[in-house]
Amino acid sequence: MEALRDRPHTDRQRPDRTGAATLPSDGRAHNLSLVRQTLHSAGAMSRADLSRTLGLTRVTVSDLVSDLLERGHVVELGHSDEVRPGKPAILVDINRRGLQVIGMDLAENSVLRAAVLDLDGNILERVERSLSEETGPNVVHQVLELASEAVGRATATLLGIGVGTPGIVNADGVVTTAPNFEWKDVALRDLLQERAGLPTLVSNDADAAAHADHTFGGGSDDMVLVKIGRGVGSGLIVGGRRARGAHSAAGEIGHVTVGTDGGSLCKCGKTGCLETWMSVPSLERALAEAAASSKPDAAADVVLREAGERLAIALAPVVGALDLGEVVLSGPRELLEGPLLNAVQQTLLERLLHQDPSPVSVRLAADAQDIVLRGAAVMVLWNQLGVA
Amino acid sequence: MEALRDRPHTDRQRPDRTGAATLPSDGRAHNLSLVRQTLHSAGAMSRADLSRTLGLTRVTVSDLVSDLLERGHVVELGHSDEVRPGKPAILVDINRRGLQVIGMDLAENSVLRAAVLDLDGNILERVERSLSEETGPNVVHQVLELASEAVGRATATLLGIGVGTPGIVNADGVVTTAPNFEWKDVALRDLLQERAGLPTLVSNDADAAAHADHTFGGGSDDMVLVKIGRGVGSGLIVGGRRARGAHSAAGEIGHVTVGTDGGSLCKCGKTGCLETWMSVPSLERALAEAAASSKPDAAADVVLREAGERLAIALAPVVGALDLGEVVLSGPRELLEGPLLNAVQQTLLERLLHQDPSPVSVRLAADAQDIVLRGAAVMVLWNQLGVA
DNA sequence: TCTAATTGTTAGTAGAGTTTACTAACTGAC
DNA sequence: GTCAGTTAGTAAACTCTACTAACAATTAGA
Repeated sequence: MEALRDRPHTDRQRPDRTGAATLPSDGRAHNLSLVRQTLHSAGAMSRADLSRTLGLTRVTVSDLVSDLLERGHVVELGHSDEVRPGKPAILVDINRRGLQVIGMDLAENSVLRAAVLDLDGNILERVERSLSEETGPNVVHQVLELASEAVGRATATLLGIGVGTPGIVNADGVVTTAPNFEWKDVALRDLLQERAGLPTLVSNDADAAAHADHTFGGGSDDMVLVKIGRGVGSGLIVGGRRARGAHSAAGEIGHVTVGTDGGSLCKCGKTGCLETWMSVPSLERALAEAAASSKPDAAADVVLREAGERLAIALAPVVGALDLGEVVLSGPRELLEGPLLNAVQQTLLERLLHQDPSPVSVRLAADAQDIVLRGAAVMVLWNQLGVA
Repeated sequence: MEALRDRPHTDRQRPDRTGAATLPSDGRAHNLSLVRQTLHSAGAMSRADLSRTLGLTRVTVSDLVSDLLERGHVVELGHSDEVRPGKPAILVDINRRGLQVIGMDLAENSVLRAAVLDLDGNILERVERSLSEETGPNVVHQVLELASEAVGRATATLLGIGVGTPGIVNADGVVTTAPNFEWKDVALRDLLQERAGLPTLVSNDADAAAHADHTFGGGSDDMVLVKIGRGVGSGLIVGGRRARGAHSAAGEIGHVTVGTDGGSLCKCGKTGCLETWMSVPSLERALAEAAASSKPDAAADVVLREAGERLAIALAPVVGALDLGEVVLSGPRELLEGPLLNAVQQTLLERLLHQDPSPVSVRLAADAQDIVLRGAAVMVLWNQLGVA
């Protein structure tokens, strides 16, 4: 009988924890995120304010806050100068100066970009690396080098690295296919994570842009962001969450056939793909032709209007089926603003059930230049802090 | 000092609980749901099996199960007859015979239908009420009467009532608009809840159908179900959750313009709406014309093929943008099966980026007759038991 | 100066899940 | 038949989380 005590014959439970059951500590983690979220979006406030906002007791909030103080996620800012009876409140805020994030944008033409950002999405430092026809592992090498360089520029604790890349990215941060770079199943997230020793998140560039606009822009919980560059991609937010799709390919609308009346031949082999109308190279080619015509201005207008119409034709079923509240375009302002945007708006309304007020608003994304960098940063904030 | 004790001067915390913070009891509720879900989908098993599946300890699972036994949600089925060393297991299963649900389908033509269902979605009892041109409050009255009748037919504890209704339904179970019944802001959920004294859930009929197919059918987490009846509606599952939309109108695709080549005039005032091609009345009208032509069979084939093509044209951008894995059609089998379904499949592939294997499968929903009833029941199961 | 109001903390408690250690009950080998 | 090994289920004690109760600190206003 005594021998039993010597063996570690405990029944070897919980080998994996795959069941996704909720432990008390999961609830705690959620509540910690709520505190960070509240401070991030509403700004500095006292523990008592947090208590009222979250519906937790002051005691619990105090405990959560002291936990976050220890981790460096929040800081005390001294007494509030509000004039009120009672003990003066101590303001608490998320540690805006002491935490930073790396964002990377691999979707630009012939340049890889990275930046150090603060928690509000402001860009503090930029680093770049120009690409000249490199492909495959060479680009991966450049990305890793660039990431290291960006990490070196940080002036505060780094929460992690976010990346927006062209191509299809699965939930594990593996770039399944990226034709531009000739990538196939590149485990970008794991490579970066190992190199930099920081939590890393990788998404498609348009998805990152959608995150950015959802957070810093209008913020409808049902929206699509269409990113017009070398190709055409999009990121969808459905019910406040990013749509990923059955094969991680949600948002890939560049090669959807538009309309029922033919169109140009696409490099993918079909005719009438959205990209043949909407991509920046396609638009610039058409505009060049227009400039050579007898009425250059009018011809250019027609080109832009038609592109906008085509986009709206492709988007209308999506907007209608998902009841999206916002359509956001991101790309070169000089191409998108004006005739093109107006055509999108008008055609969209023509093709949807008329309503008053209009169920969907169409606009350009602010700050198209840096939207992927900021979106990549947002992904890290969400993941590491649970901050919206 | 003593006076203080008389007043309830405790600091009046938690007035609302709107903050959505997570309490330990929320975690408990979640784990109870997980047990029910697991038993419902995987069938009877022992506490030890549950422990391994969920990743909770046997002790905790025992506690959860005894709680559910008390509530009548699960039952013990006696010893397992598996031949294994060790103490024989006691099988536990969700209380399939002791719990029932009411499902209602208000979207049929000129008849209101209700049924008593068991937890597996089997229909045990049916009740109906025919409608003859009634509208507005009269229909509401009929619905309430029918619900009471159905409740009376139940032979076990009722978990609640689920309703699939035509029209747009918001998150509070208010039917914002339902043209067929001339309803406007009818608080159907609250009315039923009060009348029957049971938890009630109301959704659009196509959304209910999507729930049914998602649960009992193929079960892709990214799918669309298109319901073809008097009109055309759809229900979307994106990332495993139902898309609701910015104005609770997700899935309303009947009046999206299809293609770029005109079409018939729709009663909504536009031309080329999907409904003018796809609804059952439209199809039957076109088939009648075809029957009168010189080559009736060939003409009918053309009608069905063209309808399928139009649906695919509208769906292609949605399937592409959301990367849906399944497209499911629900409606009269004699119309949808064959040429129409084939045309949908073919056109969809033509208009999407070619891939191997095909990224999207197209099929008919099983049991179109009762799909709304079953979907309505599923909604209750989800809500009351947390069962998938 | 006294009262009321407000913030934040300490002390103690209830609930949820865990670890540890047990009993019950069975298979299979000797 | 007996015993080792295995599996199921339970009881007790511990940890973690959030709660209630009570209090000290601090200020505005009568």
